[in-house]
Amino acid sequence: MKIATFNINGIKARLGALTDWLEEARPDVVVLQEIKSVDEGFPREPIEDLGYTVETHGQKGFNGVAILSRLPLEDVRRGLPGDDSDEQARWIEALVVGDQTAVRVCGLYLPNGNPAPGPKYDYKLAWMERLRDRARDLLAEEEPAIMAGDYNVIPQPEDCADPKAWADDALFLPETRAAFQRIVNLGFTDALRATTAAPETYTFWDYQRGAWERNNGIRIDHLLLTPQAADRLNGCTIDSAVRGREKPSDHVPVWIELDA
DNA sequence: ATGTCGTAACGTTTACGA
Repeated sequence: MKIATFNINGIKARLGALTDWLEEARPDVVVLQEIKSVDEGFPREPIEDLGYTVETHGQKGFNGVAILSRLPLEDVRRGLPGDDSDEQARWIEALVVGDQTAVRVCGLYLPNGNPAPGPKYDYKLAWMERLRDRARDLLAEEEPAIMAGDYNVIPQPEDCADPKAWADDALFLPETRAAFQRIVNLGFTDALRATTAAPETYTFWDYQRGAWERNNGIRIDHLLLTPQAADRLNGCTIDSAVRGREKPSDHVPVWIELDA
């Protein structure tokens, strides 16, 4: 089972880039972030025509997540539990029924948090606390599950080309990294780090200052696996070349292959 | 060089979020 995460930075501007990539990569499941669309405005048909079921959790203008799947979906849930007053669309999950086993796939768009300190950073840290609660519940199920998406967290200095430039940024502050590590430490496997020692494995390059051409990137799109999913992990790939195409997102797809 | 995008809106341009 091939499962991908892709922050597309606006579905209306990225539909062609997305369908091109779906046709060539043929992932079984994709979690999307920053669809920047309400559910009714999401262009379902061109994606359904490629064989995908489309489940969205959108809002006007910003944020928004989705799951695309060629395999049957059950138990689709929208919104991260823990705060009924939170109206930002940043979480969607579903049970994907594979040939060998079912896998719970969670797609997330963790708050950016800048500027820090401030209310946006407070919201980021509070959201990460709620994520930890959901993560703990997933582990308790003792089933294959993954939490994939744009975490807006640079876990370690080696996850960015220029650590000094990110020192005061909400994506790299010690408190951010500690909160991410606390989640991983519950018992999750970072799929990329578990399968490759390659340096300079970035997933995002800013549109500004020729970041892509200079490989001035950061690794912020992650797939975290429960032990039961990690036991089935066959590899993890960053489709970096997508960043060099026409009208690219500033993120690229990251995907794993599971025996499932 | 506060440098690029995508989206929304009292839209031919500005504000916001990233």
